[in-house]
Amino acid sequence: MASANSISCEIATNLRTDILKQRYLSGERLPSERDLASRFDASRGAVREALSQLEQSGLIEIQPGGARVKPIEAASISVLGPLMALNEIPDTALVDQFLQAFGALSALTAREAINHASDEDMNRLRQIVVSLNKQAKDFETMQPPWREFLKALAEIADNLVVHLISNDLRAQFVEQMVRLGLSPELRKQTVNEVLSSLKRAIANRDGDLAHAAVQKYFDEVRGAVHKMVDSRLGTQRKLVG
Amino acid sequence: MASANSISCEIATNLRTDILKQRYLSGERLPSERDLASRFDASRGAVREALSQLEQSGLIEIQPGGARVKPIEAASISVLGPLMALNEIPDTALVDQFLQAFGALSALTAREAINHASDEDMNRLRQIVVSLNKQAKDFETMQPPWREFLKALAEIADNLVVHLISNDLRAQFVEQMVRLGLSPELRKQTVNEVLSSLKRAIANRDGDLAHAAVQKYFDEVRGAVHKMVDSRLGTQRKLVG
DNA sequence: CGACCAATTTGGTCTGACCAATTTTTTAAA
DNA sequence: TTTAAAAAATTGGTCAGACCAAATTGGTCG
Repeated sequence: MASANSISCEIATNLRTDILKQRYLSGERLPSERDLASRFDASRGAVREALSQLEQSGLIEIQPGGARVKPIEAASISVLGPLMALNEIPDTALVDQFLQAFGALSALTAREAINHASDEDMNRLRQIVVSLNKQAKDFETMQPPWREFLKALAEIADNLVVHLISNDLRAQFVEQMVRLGLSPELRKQTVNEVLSSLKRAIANRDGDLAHAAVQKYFDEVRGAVHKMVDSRLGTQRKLVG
Repeated sequence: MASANSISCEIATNLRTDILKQRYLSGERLPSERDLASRFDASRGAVREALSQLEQSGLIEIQPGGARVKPIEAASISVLGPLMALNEIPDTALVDQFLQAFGALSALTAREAINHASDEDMNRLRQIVVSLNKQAKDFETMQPPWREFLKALAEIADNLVVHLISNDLRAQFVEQMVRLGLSPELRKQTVNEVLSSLKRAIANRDGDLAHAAVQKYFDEVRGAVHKMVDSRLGTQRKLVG
């Protein structure tokens, strides 16, 4: 955004953090543009660009008379990333919610893709599933081909709405997930069940089965992430205590 | 955004339309800020604010040297509204995709809400379903209490991620739907089935059943919207031909 | 206490300027 | 003639100072 290292971007990041950390409460008025400009030692133009960004992400509302902070529930997806980046340890509940939403949309994509795929598409999917099967059944190893699988499904399903939502979710979360350095331990049994379901779904053009399989995979990831975070918090407590 | 009638907003709307109508192709360079300023008879500052908006919605990428148009698949949800507003008759496929995505998320919300609702919550839901049952079973009449129902579910489920996505979807689509003046004819039989399923789901705390019921309702709406648009196109053809 | 009016503040916009980075063009060398 | 280097023009990023209209504020009067 505007070079990512630009002053306006830095101001926006600062204010965004302040708002998300509730240093400015909902409904409260933000300092005036001139005020902010002098605080950040910047020009009014830079401040205006920053405020414009915050407004578009639904965090504030600019009106003649002053800019007001809006409740976070009124914001847009673009605040999720900054929200997760707030704490060193990302909010477990938020990660879970993300996986739930992303899982539901991916499952939907899978059903529609399988139901409308051409024979050519089916072959492509079959191959990816085969390569998934050949690999070790741990999260990290599976991740690349699994992403390719989801990408293929998305291309086949060709649902722009879901695609754009997924874009935003990915943009907001992926880097946070990476920051977590997560390696949730999936149960091989479950993964195998998912893969064989997918195989059958492709063979029989069973969209509903594909839907269920993808859903099951995401639920497994959710569970594994939970366990992982729990154990991590456990060690942290030990270290602290 | 920035007063909605501000010059910068107008410039952004103009450019956005041009990009979405592919008057600027993906990868192409936009005219320089100074150039745009003179074209729109505005100051560079106003143009910069407009470009900043477009960049945040993922339509363009600003770099020293020039701003480039990005492919629409890389954009964010905020382009869906303008995209639908492009043609007089909204794109049927897009409406369908929206209903699919929104339906999936609503169904997810329903399941989580029912699974985690307190007794108090349950009572509230029960009441809304009762009021839904009392009403005529056509789309428009049902709409207000149905929305209240979805809102209640969202509050109970308390999933910020889904909430924010739904925000964006609503913001992008509702006015377009209204513009359509839609009154899809739902089949009473199906609506009754949905409502009785919801009643049972609440009574038995059956999240999966609630999920299925909500899904079914949205599917019914999708089908009805399709029929409606088809018939409308039919009459249009008659009028034209 | 509440209604009204002036002074101040605030956002929206414009002009014109400077810098650094990237283009593009020109020039010089191979 | 082709290629590589250097100079010029263009472009985004930023700043300062100014003006207007709308909103806020504070004081005054009923």
